[in-house]
Amino acid sequence: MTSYRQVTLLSPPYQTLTYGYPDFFPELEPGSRVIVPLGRGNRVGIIVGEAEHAPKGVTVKPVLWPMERSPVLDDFYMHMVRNLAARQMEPEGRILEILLPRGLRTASVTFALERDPKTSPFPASIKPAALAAMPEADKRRLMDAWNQGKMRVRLNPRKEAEERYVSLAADPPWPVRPNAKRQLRILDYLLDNGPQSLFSLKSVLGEWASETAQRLEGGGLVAIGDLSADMLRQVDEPVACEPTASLDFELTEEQQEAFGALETALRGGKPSTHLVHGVTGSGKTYLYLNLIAKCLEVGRSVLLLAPEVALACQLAKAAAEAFPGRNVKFYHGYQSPKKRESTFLEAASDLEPSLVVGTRSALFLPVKNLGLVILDEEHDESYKQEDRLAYQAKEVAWFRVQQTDGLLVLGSATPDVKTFHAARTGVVPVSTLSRRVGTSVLPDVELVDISELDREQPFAPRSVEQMQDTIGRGEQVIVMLNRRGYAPLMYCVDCGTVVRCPECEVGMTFHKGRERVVCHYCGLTYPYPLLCSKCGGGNFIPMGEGTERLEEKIQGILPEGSKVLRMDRDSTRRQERMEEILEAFRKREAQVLVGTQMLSKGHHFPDVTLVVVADGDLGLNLPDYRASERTFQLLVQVAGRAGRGERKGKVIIQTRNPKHDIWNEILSSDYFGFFDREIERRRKFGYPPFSKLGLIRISFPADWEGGQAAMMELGRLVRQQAKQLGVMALGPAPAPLAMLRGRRRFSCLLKAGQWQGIRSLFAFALAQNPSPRKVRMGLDLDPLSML
DNA sequence: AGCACGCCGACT
DNA sequence: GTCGGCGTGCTC
Repeated sequence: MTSYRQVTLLSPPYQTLTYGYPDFFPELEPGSRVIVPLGRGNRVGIIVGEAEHAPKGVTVKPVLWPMERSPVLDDFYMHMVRNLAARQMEPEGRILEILLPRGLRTASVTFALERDPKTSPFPASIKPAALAAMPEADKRRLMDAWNQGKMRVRLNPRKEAEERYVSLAADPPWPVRPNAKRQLRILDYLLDNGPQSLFSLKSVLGEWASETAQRLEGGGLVAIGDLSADMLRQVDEPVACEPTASLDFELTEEQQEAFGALETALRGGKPSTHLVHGVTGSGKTYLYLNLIAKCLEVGRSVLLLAPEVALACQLAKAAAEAFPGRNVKFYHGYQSPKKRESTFLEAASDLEPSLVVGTRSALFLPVKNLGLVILDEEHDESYKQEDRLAYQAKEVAWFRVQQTDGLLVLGSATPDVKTFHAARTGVVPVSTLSRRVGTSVLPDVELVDISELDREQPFAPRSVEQMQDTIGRGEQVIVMLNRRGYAPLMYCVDCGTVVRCPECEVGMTFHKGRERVVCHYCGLTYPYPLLCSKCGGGNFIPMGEGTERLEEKIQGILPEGSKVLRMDRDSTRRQERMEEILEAFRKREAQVLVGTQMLSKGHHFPDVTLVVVADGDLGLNLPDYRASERTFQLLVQVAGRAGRGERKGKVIIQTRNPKHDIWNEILSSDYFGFFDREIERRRKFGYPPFSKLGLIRISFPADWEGGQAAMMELGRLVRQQAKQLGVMALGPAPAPLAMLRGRRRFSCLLKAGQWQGIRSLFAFALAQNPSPRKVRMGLDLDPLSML
């Protein structure tokens, strides 16, 4: 053993430990994965550097075996990891665990050896444990095989089996015995969370899950298989979707101007950010593709990102058509681990520049020589990840292009107020595309007052009339309501109470088609009909409106023989259902499509000339400084769905609050007017971008008696410390969802001039935690919602 | 994450 | 009296 290496472990305890490095091992650069012994077992770690000496007081063990011949991560990547780790106050190994696909960080692998069975003393497959037990002479011989590429890393068959995906094969209600609780749990879980790997089903629901899943497979209710099988092809491979793109069209004058500015920035040799502010239909995609071509030409890689899978899929398709013959990589978080692993490794080893299209997680692919990152629909909140590793894709993208002197392009019709403020103040250059390409024009928007309307009546007479007219002309209608299910509240006629989730204390939504009531926060469900938990009665009336009920009511309004389709998370849980619904609507098998905000993005229906927003106020009254920004963005986006063909479109927004300032700007799609008013309001109240906001989320088990007192004391200490740091701290106050999954939730709102103040206050709070086992604390920087 | 050590309930 | 539950602690 001639030297030592520092190895960062990709699983607990996540430390960077010193290992010996045998002299017969190949020279491996930092960023390479290795198997190392730890305790009694083995781990995967990343070599991060050399060490001069063994640390005192421990006997170092040698690295067991390399897992690749050249590093999968480069210096830039490791720099990003260190930066994320510092920001999240988490160990680097933990960050790496999150960023690497599962198969690349598990030590339960087998080495497949290519050898002549007659002469070789070695078996065809060798487990790490066998390697560890081998005399050095044997290891030296095997290392020769490794160096010649005759030894490959394989995932263990058992692990591989766990990575198979379970997906629903039938729509609810399912024909299972009502007391088959385990079967129902799996079915419900799949309905709520989409296809899941056996591995995650087992870890969430318990070891019994795989057995029960197999029973369900036998009954034909679920399908178990590889994601590359046709049941989920949409998730792995971009499917055929509009629009088609080629680079043969001429750029319009506006596009030409924008393209010129972007190309100059791309060649500038300095990192820069550029905003493309373009109305829907102004040809942003086309502009992106031209820019991508330029970037690839100079031999640099490109990441093209969309906020969600369906949009990324369209972009991937467009890119594949624009660059025939080039390997366009498609990557997102819902792909099979196998697919993700291979894309990850490909990106690391690509010799030519990579072109990757995907969602925010594609930002963490180890692409080399990154020249251009494009975030389409940059205002979208999906660019911020909240769970596991909290990050804002915009910040990570900027970090990456800064490292490589690349260009970051942010595109939107309704930019984030913070981004546009940066543009207005000259920090970020902006290109504007104000005209739609081709003949289509922006639709007329009309506000309809429903404040006088009977609550059980979903539409004003004016809206009904317009819908009937449109259908009468043989055109199509989209109705949007941002509330899924049948009715958000179930009211007991006998005692006047409402069905509530015992874990979250919020009203449970009735889903008629599923014959269940569902908690939309934690996913808990009960069969319906049920008995009132208070009085034992069984008479409930549904209150309020969800998409499912709206679908029913619209059916009653329309002329005989009209058909209504519904698209929301419930009706599209099975991926192929979504395709079917969209396809059926496109083929004009129905006149009306009802749905949630899923409908607002991307889809292109030439025959839709009317969009009705059933409740334009939803979201406007949330306790959030961004409520009006969000409403503006959503409604302008929805309006963009109308009149994308030859005929002019019309949008009706129903509101109980027609005097609100925001309507003027929405009616005229006046982003500038909206922005000017919004930025003034934020300046006045000291909201971002004029300050930094953070939210400390605190929770503890609801049944812990001392919890309240312990937390109030913690709050007192935090407020005291806040004064010292010059941070404004409010709370702890009960979170708007005061109880979730059996835990009481509180939050402290922090406001400061710089992020640093907020971070150090959180570090202080962590250190003061009276009982880390019970009290969980998390820091949300620039929270999307105060909930 | 694994895996051992260690302290309390239901069994041959 | 043991077998075995999983709380706590450690791993170069």
